[in-house]
Amino acid sequence: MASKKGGGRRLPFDPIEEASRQWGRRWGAVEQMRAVTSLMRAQQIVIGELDELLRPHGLTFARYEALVLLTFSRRGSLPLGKMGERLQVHPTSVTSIVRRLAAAGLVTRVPHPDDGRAVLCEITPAGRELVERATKDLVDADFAVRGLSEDQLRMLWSVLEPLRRSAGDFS
Amino acid sequence: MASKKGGGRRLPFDPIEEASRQWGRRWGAVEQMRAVTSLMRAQQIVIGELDELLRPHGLTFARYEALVLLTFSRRGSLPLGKMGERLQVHPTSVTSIVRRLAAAGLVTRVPHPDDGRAVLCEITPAGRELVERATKDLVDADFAVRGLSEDQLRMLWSVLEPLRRSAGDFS
DNA sequence: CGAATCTCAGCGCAACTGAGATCG
DNA sequence: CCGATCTCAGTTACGCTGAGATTC
Repeated sequence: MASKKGGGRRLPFDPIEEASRQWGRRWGAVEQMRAVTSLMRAQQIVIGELDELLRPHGLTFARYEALVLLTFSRRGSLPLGKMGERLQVHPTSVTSIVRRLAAAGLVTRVPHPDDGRAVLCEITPAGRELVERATKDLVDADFAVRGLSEDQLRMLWSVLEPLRRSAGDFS
Repeated sequence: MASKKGGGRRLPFDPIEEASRQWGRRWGAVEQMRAVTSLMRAQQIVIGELDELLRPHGLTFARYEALVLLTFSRRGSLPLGKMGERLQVHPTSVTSIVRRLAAAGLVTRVPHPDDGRAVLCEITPAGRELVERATKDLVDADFAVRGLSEDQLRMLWSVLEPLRRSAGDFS
């Protein structure tokens, strides 16, 4: 694995520990700073490995998430606006993601039957097959968090849940 | 606050909870998927708020981190390579970050006295003043994780530490 | 010579703004 | 007419690859 993402070189100490030591001498909110810096770096590591796993399938994690969302819908299709809500991405980003997925033959764009303004994004059989193959790779790799126990994973989620809630993602 | 980052609209349910419910019906590694998706979204929220806090100072979080690193060095200067190691960013990204900081008069680029290949990045008095002002804003905002207790912050760090270690950040 | 350090050009991706078309 | 939905053009930014210059 190793995932060459980021700096590359392996340090003999934890750079975040070192920084928080120095930080505490001058400023406050040490725990906040350390947690946030860890969050940044961990996300960078995980998304790097996920994108690496998905690259052979021609997907990024953002596009993979969009495909999965479609497989969860009843008809295999959703209006672009709904996709943006669920995925928490900007409307123009949805357009971009769907355009790339359509170019790869994984989705098709069809006009909304009841609302002439809206566009439905519908997953194709090829899209469904690709989701299955890609998901198998991700599950086999434990979503790039292989080292963590189920307790730790639940802890991670439970700590971040109120953060997401208070940021206005949901009520 | 609220930080309009991402989708914008507030959903009446947690989209990650909903996704993990559907996920469990078809695939495995539910806890991993839920934790990773939470990690992604939380990082997006936090960095959005941090960048918003730093924008009035003309900084991004990446550039702010570089400035802080320089204030932690003995002489207020470091070779670009060392900065890349500590910040865990790509060499060309260091060049880019330093170029922008230099354009704002916050650092200067000086040749390394002992190694003709290397370039030192040295923080200026203006850079030091800006770090103090920006840090005050971040500390006052609890680094965008106001809702979390010290216990939760330590828990977050301690869960992510082995992840960073096994990814090769440090030994 | 190989290895290290840095820079530059270029690509891909993503987020955003502002403008506009279309439709309810 | 207002508002919702989506698209397009353009800007900014970041991370990476590949190539090259310079120096140890």
